[in-house]
Amino acid sequence: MSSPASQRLTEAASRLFQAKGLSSVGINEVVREAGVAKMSLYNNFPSKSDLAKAAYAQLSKERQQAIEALVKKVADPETAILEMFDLACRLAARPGFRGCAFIDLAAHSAQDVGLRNLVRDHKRAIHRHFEESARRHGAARPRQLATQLLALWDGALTDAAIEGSLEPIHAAREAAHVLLAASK
Amino acid sequence: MSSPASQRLTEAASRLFQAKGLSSVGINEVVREAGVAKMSLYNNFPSKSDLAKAAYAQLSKERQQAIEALVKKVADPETAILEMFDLACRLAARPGFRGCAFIDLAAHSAQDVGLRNLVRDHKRAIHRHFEESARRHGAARPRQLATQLLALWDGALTDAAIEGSLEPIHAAREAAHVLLAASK
DNA sequence: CAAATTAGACAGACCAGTCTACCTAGAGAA
DNA sequence: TTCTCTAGGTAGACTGGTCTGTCTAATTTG
Repeated sequence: MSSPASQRLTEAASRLFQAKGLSSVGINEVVREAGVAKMSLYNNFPSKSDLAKAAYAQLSKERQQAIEALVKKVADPETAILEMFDLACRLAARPGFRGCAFIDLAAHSAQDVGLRNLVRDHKRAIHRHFEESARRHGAARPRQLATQLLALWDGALTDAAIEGSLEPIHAAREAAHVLLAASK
Repeated sequence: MSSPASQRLTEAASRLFQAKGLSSVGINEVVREAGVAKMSLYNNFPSKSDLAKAAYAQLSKERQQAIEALVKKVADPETAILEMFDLACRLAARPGFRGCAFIDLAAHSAQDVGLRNLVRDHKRAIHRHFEESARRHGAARPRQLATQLLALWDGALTDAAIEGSLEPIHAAREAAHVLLAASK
């Protein structure tokens, strides 16, 4: 009960939306999980969509920080890229994993431009990290390589969720290795 | 008005579910679009979920037939695989494209085992086509190559929808070419 | 006291699915 | 041809439930 209501709400919303998908989680469930009155939600956010925006923006920030920490930790850009797939593996191994939260959000926000833009911006941020590492790696076409790595990343997370297996991510990591080797 | 009610219903459902997502389309909208009474739906299908199952099963069959036609048309397995990405390009260029319909379905059917299995089986069918071509190509590890190609395919379709661009698919096609060359 | 937060009732919209009462097309009999 | 029966299609009201968002009145907190 110590943290302010808005923070407890975004945290609960983030947890529930990731676990079940935006449109399967009602306002009442969020406020119950947050241990907060419904009016505290509407005093802090104009609508459910704005709460979702805050929750997913926070999640995007956390994911980017995890990637940045990883990229800074290792000197070799190829290793950094391969470790991003290890990070994906760790995400997919979590209980209740349902695929990339932002792809899931995209599927549930067909008519909400703000949320769709948030998904797009998140994917562009990941793309930017791939591109930076690709450039440091000395790839001839770092932009295209980043686009390919992002497709591998998104597809691997999706297929891992569909199959309930980490194999797609392991295979994608290996594919990234091949693409990096061929990129100079 | 000539075709039987069940066919008109699955066709309308397929169209609407693809365009808006399963959970954004109500029964009333489907029967209106099909030009059929609501009771004709429930005389043919026990529930909305069963209608969705029929609609997506039909869609899966059509997609697989398109792939089979393409694979039979060209002799070279590498060309067949690359043309599958051209097929993805054609899908993504259609107006109102929102990403792979089956990935979208997966996001909207978290608690429906039947629909989730349908998604899984569809992806396995695509995987099987990739694996067959990979084997004919002489890949050392055709199963892993197929898993990688499927991740590229799914990620490229997803990213194309998010960005509203065909570039992810073109890049994925190029990546497939590199992976095929490195696979022997 | 004043401002914020609480629990929970409530409104209005939408949803899946049921029910009823009417209608229509076509087969069979004469 | 005409009549009748039947099987299934029709429109749309209706039920019971869920949803987002609002309102109120009581309570807490500074």
